Amino acid sequence: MSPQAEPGAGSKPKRSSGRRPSLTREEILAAALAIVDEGGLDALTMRAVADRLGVYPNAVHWHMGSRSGLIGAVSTKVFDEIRLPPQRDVPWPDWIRAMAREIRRVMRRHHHLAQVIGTQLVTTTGAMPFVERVLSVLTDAGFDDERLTVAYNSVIGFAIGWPALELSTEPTDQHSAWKDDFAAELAGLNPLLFPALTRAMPAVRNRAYLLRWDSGATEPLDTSFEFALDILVAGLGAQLPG
Amino acid sequence: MSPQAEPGAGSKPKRSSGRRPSLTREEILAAALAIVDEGGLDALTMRAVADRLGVYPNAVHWHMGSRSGLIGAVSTKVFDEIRLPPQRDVPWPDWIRAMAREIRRVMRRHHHLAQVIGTQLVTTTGAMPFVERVLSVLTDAGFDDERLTVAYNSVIGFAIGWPALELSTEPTDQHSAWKDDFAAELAGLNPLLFPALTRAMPAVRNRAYLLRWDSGATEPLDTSFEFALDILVAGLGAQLPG
DNA sequence: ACCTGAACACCGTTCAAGT
DNA sequence: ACCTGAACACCGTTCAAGT
Repeated sequence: MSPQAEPGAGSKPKRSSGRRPSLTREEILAAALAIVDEGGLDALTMRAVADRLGVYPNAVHWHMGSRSGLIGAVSTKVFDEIRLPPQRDVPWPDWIRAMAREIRRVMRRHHHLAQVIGTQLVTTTGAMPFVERVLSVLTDAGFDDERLTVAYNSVIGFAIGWPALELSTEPTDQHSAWKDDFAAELAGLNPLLFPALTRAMPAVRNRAYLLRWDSGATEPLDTSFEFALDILVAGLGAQLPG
Repeated sequence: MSPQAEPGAGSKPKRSSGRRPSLTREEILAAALAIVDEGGLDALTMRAVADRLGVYPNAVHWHMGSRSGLIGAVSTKVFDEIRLPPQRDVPWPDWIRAMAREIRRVMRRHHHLAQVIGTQLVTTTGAMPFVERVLSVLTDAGFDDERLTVAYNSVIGFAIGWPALELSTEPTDQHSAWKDDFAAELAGLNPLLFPALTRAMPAVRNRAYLLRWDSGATEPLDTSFEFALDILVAGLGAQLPG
């Protein structure tokens, strides 16, 4: 059950045959992405990347500078997978919806990186085509210079922040007993102290924030996301003059 | 400049005088909270907590089970600080606003824990009074059983997810040159390729998601948050019958 | 410039032993 | 039950040395 299943991991790097071509940054990021998708962020160690590439740890260190630098760099790869819908002749509410769904889709594909994207400053010009499109759509919708920034932040804050919370990771260790424990605690709440919660319990248990024990990675909150998206678009429209 | 400034850190635990009273879970969590507030999540090690309390690392381990268990436990302490506004005779939009501002306030107070709350499953019955109030307010507002869950998730998803993204932490290492580098990259973007972004640049540089290099912990996005809050309340109201 | 090979300081966790 | 004292396996990073 341990993440590192490879026999002989940690041993000396073994080249399969002859000289490998010079190590490249893209090669490192691809290996890192594979590791984090498989084993989570904790599994992404410099040594794991080095092992996978058949080099010494310092080879990775030389290219990436540090582990946190590696994590930051690999998190930007998620933005490369964003495929935005065409903008021409599409009403802005439809475009905003499609954009938010696409963000959520790529974050779900790399849900272990969602916590990095959601809580660590990501600075990459690779996201600029995406940013340009969002600003363009909001400008065309009628948000002028002052309100453009706040509208943009409202939209992006939702589009990234909401799925990041949805895709919260489960605790790494534990003996899986905590799930049953928490479920039992919820079932044992005093109905007199928590009347609204008790009434809603069948609908919310394991399906609502602060009341669930499974991650959105395995138990998606689809209808809630769509509802929140409706709220965003309707509320945004209400801010437009006219 | 190193986080551990204490001389003799890592040395044998030194009791100041006589026998300390038996170590308690609350005592450990208080020490852990102080450490993470001062030095960030990376500084929160079992040994740092042990050093601060004058015990051996295994004493902490015995009480908390694991480091990730410690992190999860200390993150729930943030919910203890939530002081919700009274509910009687307050229109639901006002209450939702006050609640969201309060969540953001306590997350800001412990902004290094925002990344835990925003991206790790937090299961604590200590948050149930808070949950009860939110469900109660939304029920009174007119959201029935089916729509109550999705409305609740929409609201909480915003109230926690948005500040979590705002409070994104800066990379730990680096030589602070990356800030200037990123600023220069933004300034050097081709205006023909990014017309909307170029036009908006004076307003958005370091003030908008994906375009900033300072965390919301030091550069708050106050007006954007209030704007997003307006959107949430207006959009939520539009979902009510009548 | 790019990487090997080895070392250092640190950390989470485990273990036997004490009380 | 609660903690000491020491050990183990692992990790990020550094360093000298090679090419």
